Amino acid sequence: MATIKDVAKLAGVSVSTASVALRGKGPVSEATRRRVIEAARALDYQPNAIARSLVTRRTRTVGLLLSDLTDPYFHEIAKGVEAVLSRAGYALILADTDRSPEKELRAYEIFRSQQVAGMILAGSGTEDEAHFEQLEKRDVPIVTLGRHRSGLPCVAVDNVQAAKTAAQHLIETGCRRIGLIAGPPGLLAAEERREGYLAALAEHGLSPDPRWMLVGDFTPAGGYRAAMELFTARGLDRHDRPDGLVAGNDQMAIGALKALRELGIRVPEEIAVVGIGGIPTGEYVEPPLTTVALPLKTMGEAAAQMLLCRIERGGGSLPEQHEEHIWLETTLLVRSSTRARSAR
Amino acid sequence: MATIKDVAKLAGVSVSTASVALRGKGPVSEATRRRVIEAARALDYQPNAIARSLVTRRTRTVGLLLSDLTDPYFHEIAKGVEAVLSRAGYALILADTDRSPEKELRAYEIFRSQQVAGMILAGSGTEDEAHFEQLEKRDVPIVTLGRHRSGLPCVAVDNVQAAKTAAQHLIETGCRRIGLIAGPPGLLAAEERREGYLAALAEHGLSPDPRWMLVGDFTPAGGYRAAMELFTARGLDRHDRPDGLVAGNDQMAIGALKALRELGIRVPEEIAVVGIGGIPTGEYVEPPLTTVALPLKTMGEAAAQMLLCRIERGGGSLPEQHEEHIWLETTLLVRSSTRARSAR
DNA sequence: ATGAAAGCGCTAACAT
DNA sequence: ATGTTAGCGCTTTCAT
Repeated sequence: MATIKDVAKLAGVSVSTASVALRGKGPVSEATRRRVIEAARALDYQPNAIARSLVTRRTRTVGLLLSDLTDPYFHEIAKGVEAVLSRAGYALILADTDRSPEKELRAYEIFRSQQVAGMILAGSGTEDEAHFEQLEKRDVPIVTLGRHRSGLPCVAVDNVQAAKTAAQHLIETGCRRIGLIAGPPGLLAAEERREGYLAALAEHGLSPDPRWMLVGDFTPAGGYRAAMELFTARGLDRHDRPDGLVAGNDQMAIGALKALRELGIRVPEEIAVVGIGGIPTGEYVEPPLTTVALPLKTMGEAAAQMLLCRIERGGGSLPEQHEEHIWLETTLLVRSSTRARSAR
Repeated sequence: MATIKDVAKLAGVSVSTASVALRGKGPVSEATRRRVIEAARALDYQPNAIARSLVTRRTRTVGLLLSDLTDPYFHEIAKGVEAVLSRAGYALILADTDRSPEKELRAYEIFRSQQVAGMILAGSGTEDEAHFEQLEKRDVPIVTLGRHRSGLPCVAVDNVQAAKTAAQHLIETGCRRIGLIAGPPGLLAAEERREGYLAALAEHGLSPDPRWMLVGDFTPAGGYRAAMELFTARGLDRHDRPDGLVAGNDQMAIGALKALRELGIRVPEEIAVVGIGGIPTGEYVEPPLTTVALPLKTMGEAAAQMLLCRIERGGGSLPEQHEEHIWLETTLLVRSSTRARSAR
């Protein structure tokens, strides 16, 4: 690999002149600038970001921490993050915690040692965000996605409202006995969505039967198991059964749909199902899934953008100028897993 | 951030002694070693990988280049890569090319300037792999996933065989008029799968009707459009229609399944459908998708492992010791989108 | 066993 | 406008 020294030598200038010329900042005669650029091209010179970072004390890398690379929730988010970052010339260091504290710690250490300019924390993570908040204090800006309780800057959606919208849609289309497959306890999004579900029911004077409330793990398999249990293991007779079901996320809704098909329970006629998330797959299952769509790509872009702002503003651990929380809107996507409005 | 200097001072030793003690290599008295470690912990010291890399001239980062972060094909692959890399203490720099040459070039430059220790190239990329092969020559090991024509070390599956297996399965379960939704022309995997499809038919003395051969873009929407065209725009009467369909990947198969449902064409009774890929979603569509599953996670792990080998062997641009190509097996996963064997 | 000194590739004062 | 010098945080000879 050619170094700036090689470039300088070939161009017949000093290293510092080469440095200045290459970056276009500072005073250089047009002639030498040209010579240096030319030399750089001839040598296929690529600046060594490592060396540069060491002296400038800032890198152009950001760490993205997420809890499961195979969870569709993260795919568009990651895509959005990557797009914004790479356009800005930043490198994205990705770490998957697999929801394991050890892996999270390892990721944290890698990020630190790599001197990331900032980090994006997506998904649950450990309850214990202590290390991260500490980092924030040391001038490593952090933006979280969905962890709005953490005291860290955050891009999020109103999960309570999202679940409320889901349940309301069910109510408006005629459901009265509405069940829930909640996400894993302890996960903020799951708790909030449960809350929204309860609130919507309460607002309409509907009381949720505890037998209709299940817990899944945000995976399709979890949704499948929950729905199976709901309809086979809970001793519900024909009129005790729910006629509507809110799933804590699309993944579980999709699993539930499969269980219902296997049980010969018609959707939406016998039970309407609504998910939360808006992942692309929802369109391709049977019936196509009605869902409260989260602006996933936008969430990723916004988080990256916000982080970039904070990084480039510099030393921004106490910024008042910009909002610390961005709330994005969700949208109800009505497909066929719920009844048409007119069927009310 | 504490530096090694701070640690040395606190421990009352020289920087070089601290360095040696911290890494456990070289001669240090047990007593000072302990003192240094203690000081490091007290200061929450984390070695600066940037500085270290500058002097050792090697980083512990590897670049992963893929063509679309939202394509399920990559999810388990990326997960496998990440797992192996992070376990080995490497940072993963991710870049999404979006199948755009400019973005690919940008990624290439970022990887280079970050001095990645190696790279994994997954997915199509530009035809022009020139830059990358050049890098390889400069001692930046590269492993490709599925680009086995490139002359670069590679982890791959036999796509010809995979498609052959798919078509054979259809034939064995009684299909005789077998169509194909091929992937994008120019994409190696797509071409090879087409080839396998043709070979299987030929071996059984079946001649493919050109009207049954469509092209999609590896997305569900593409598969949907292709299936719609096959059954509505090609003027096929009842007995001209295919009774079996090979899709170039699971994504397109899933899209096709949706189209068939909308058209009221029963699967597998009227037409059996088989995909290639084995993505998790296949299990949750209706009917569950029969597919030739690729060992995606293993592919990612193997590629990362192979890269690590080459990195740590050092200067390995001409290695004979290890295989340059790893071929992984595919497995037919029979679900309900094809007829049961007994129905032959 | 420990420390002093040099230097990785680059940028940033500071001369000239 | 250009060059000289110093130094980022660390590892690595080489003395001691």
